Amino acid sequence: MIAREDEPIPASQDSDVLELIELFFFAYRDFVGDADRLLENYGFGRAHHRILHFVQRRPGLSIAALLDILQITKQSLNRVLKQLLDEKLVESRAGPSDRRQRLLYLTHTGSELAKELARIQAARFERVLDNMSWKEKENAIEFLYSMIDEDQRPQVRQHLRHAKASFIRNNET
Amino acid sequence: MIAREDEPIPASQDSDVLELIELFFFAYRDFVGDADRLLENYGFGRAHHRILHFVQRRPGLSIAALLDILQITKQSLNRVLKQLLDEKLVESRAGPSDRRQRLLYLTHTGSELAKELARIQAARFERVLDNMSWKEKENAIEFLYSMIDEDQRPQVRQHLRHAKASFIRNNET
DNA sequence: TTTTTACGTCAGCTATATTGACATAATTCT
DNA sequence: AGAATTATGTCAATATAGCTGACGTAAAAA
Repeated sequence: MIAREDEPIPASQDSDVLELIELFFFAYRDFVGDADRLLENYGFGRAHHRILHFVQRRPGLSIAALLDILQITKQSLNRVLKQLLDEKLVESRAGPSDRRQRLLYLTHTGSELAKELARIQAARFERVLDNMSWKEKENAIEFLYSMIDEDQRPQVRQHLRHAKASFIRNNET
Repeated sequence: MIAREDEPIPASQDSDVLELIELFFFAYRDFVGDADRLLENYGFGRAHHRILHFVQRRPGLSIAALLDILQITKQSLNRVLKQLLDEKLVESRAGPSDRRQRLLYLTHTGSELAKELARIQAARFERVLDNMSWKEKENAIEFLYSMIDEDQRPQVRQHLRHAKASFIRNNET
């Protein structure tokens, strides 16, 4: 192949961007690998992990809100959620104002597993963040944030607000 | 719950680290979503994408090397690879020195699809990188790099070296 | 010549997701 | 009060992507 000066290499084939695409792929592969190995011991999969994680983050989450976060169908959710309910890691209570709603909460057992999973994934980030300045941490958050679809950001922002509120409620003095 | 001053919140439950875990999840979800939508038009899935991507990056990749990158079993690979061979997006040639090896190459059609997929994923990164200084870009690469398992980094490094070499070979003046 | 390596393939299984249809109870609208 | 909508649950069928185990073949290495 002969290079032509008038036809610069498009960015989509730029070596550095391709490298980033791959690094992102490998990083995610290893990131979820941690949890996958742990979940195997309990006979659960990634789908269970996601439920445990988001219910831990926002106790009292409704089915609709969870579906919105996970972006899967209710049938997909239900198969996995049912297992977690049966094995008493999650419990659902009717909403106090709207009794059609099922609000999800983790049991003690569920919470312990969620914490264990959070611990192992947090450890990876901590290891990474330890070598970073405050400014670099800000940049990393900003980088990941801007990787998210623009039209999804409001929902992500809202989720994080809710999660933060739950967090403060459960840790206030 | 009553906060106890002698029991600080462990980092695994630190609000900021949990936020990073979630941002990483959402970012990856949207990142692969781009390609997923495109692949649907062709009746392919993520597994096909990965093969197309890595063979595009390193033409002449052997089955063993590809398995090493993807970290799946040869049976899993074969089902998908066979489709790509049948539909003539990939072709395999016996290795010149070791004729047991099957070296993989993309056909013109395969290469066009691989480029289209790279374009859409690169676009996301470009949009993100456009607002970043050179230093911030370096940091982003470093951040993703350190998210990868330490024992996997040599292999990733090696892959990137190989890919870069292929890239230069195909773009040299 | 024997053994090992690189790869292909068959069969059966699991996990995660999908669409479509239908059911039920609770809330809201008219 | 009755009708429509909403939140959720459930059944059935299907697709994709992975797995293990077993067996086969051709080529290379010992």
